[in-house]
Amino acid sequence: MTDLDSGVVENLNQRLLGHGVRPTAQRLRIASLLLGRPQHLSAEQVLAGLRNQGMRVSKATIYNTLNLFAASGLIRQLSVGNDRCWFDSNTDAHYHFHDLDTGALMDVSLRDVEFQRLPEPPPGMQVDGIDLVIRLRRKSAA
Amino acid sequence: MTDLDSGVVENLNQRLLGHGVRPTAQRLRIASLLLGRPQHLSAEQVLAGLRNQGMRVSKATIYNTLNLFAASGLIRQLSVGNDRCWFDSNTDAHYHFHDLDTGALMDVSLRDVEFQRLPEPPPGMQVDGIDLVIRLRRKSAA
DNA sequence: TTCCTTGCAAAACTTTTGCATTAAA
DNA sequence: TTTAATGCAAAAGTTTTGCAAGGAA
Repeated sequence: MTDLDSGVVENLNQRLLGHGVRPTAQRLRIASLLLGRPQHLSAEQVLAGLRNQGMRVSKATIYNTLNLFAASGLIRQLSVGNDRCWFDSNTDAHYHFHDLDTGALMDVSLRDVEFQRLPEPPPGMQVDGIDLVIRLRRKSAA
Repeated sequence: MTDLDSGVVENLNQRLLGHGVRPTAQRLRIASLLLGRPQHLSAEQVLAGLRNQGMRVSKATIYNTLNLFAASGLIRQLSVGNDRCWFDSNTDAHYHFHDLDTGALMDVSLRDVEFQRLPEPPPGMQVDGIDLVIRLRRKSAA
């Protein structure tokens, strides 16, 4: 099993601590796999990724960790499509393209979307966030 | 088991046929339960609803039928939240409020939302539809 | 008859849980 | 030493599938 770069580890360490998450070996590995760049991974993909690195890790730990990361704001949990859910390493407010042909998710920047009108929330409720998914299909032959 | 109103049945019959769906007894029951008004039901709720009516129906038929209805455009399948999926009897284009405290879904009319800017789809792709979910929470004490 | 639909049970798949073991503070 | 995290297997929840039986055309 390859070691993680010590600079990277130190960086991730701070990031986890900053979110109140104790940095253990497994958590750092998961963080290093997921947090390196903006991406959308399923729990299964994270598990496979770590095992490919030669890491010994259980499914329970993957779910524990991903749920913990999501609860502490290190990642975001998405439900797009009706099967599994996705863990998004981009925690900035943003939206998504959903390619229905491949299932792929792509980020849409906040500044590419502007609302002219939004509904008033029902009395006693406030808006917690907005999920916007733009479904895409291959263009039919011209 | 109570009979369905014959006017209602005739109405549903036409509706199913219009979408290329052969109207069988189970399908008409499911349609009568779901299509009567705008609502969001899970497969389990539909099953329970039919059995409450004294109907003998299997889980497989519920899923077969709901998937068939969705594929033929009689209903819409939603994935909001990370657990089960919802079947929406409102097939007009519309959006949703999602009450995070109760899990409830509420329709948001198309005319309550207006976009000033939307991103260009990637080359070769076209927009198939837009899912907008406005997450709601109880207002914190003023 | 022929094709489609249904019921039942079992399978598949994703996520959670219980519990003994291990690692961290 | 005390608490928290991990691994494993099993359980739980949702959805699909295989197949025999039943129903419609």
